[in-house]
Amino acid sequence: MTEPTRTDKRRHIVETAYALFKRLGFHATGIDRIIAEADVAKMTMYRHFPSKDDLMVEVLAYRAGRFERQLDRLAEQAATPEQKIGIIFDWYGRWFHSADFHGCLFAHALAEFGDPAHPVFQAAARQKNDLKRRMRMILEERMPADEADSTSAALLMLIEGATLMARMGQPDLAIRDARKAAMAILAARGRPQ
Amino acid sequence: MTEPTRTDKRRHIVETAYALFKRLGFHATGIDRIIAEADVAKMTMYRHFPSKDDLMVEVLAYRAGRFERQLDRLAEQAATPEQKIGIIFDWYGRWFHSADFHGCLFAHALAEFGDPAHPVFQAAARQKNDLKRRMRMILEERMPADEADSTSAALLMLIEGATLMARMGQPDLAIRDARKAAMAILAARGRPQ
DNA sequence: GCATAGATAGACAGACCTGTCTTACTACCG
DNA sequence: CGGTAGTAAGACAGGTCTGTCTATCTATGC
Repeated sequence: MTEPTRTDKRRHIVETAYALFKRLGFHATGIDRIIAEADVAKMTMYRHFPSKDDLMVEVLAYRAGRFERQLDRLAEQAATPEQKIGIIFDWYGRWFHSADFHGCLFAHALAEFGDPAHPVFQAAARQKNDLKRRMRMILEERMPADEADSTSAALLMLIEGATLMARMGQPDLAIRDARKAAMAILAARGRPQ
Repeated sequence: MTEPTRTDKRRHIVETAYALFKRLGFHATGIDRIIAEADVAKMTMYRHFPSKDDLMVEVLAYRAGRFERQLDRLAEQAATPEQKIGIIFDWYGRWFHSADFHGCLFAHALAEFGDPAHPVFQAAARQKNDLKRRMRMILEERMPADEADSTSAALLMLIEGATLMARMGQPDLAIRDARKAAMAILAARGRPQ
């Protein structure tokens, strides 16, 4: 039996919406398009998600969870803080070159929903803060807390900026220059290696 | 006579649209809202701009021109490359703290218009490339061309990332950490001062 | 067998979108 | 004074948006 179960539907809707939001943007993707592409009735969607806002928040949470899990798994293979940071940049490098790279969904969400009180804004900001926290905790093995904080902020900026440049058509240069700058910053602080 | 002349109307529409796009986003701002806020007839708007796309492109060009002129003027007061780069970061620091800071309009345009062939995407990408070129030419006074290129890319990334962080509510930390990182990168390359 | 819960297809409301068109008004120039 | 070009105000078309509702079908548990 390959019939989808009930809870599968919910996930299927999320994944379909994710693909569309990524490609077309949030405002530009209508509910009708989502249910058509997911091959699902409108009421089914509205049963699982009371509003489009709820769906968007869940899509962002779904995507953030997958990202976190991937980094968790990759982190096991690294020993030193430098390696752990390097692995994150590796992930971004591969992502930039993936077939359906369309930029950072969270950055796009922040761009489309300017109100900091909006749930979509908050869901997107959460992912950025989580990534920064992840890097800060890695760096705290090597440097005092305040330096780890400002260094992780700098690394996050490089990553965000690199994603934008990759978006503009230079994925190779973007990841190379970002990594180079990151290493220079780390060298200037924690005295790596 | 304080009556607006004909060409003033065009500029007034652009400035009104700019304020709305900045606050609400491109898709979320309707033509009706623009003409109401600008207190202008619909046909007047469509006479000056054949379509909303044209208006958006002009708004981006207007904003980019103002930005470039401000930097040109500020650049006169600086002597060394480090000072010139510092002045750019100063500008961003002030911008982050300005009353109606709503993030980077060009980054938002790139986010909302994913198609690289779309005129709005291209107008936005142009501004990013122009800023990078400006910094690269500054850096070429101090380092070989290839290093100036990758360094300017890194500085642009820091600026973009800092703008995002400022957007998320930490303008002080954003500009401070970005500047700190920029100085570390410059110190690692061109041997400043 | 039968009740219940979920899914389907699609009509529908009410609002909003871009862009066109009409009619009347105003200001300037010769 | 007369002609012209720009503007105002708003109706309008045709489409899209989110969200609600109904009526029918299907599958599962008891």
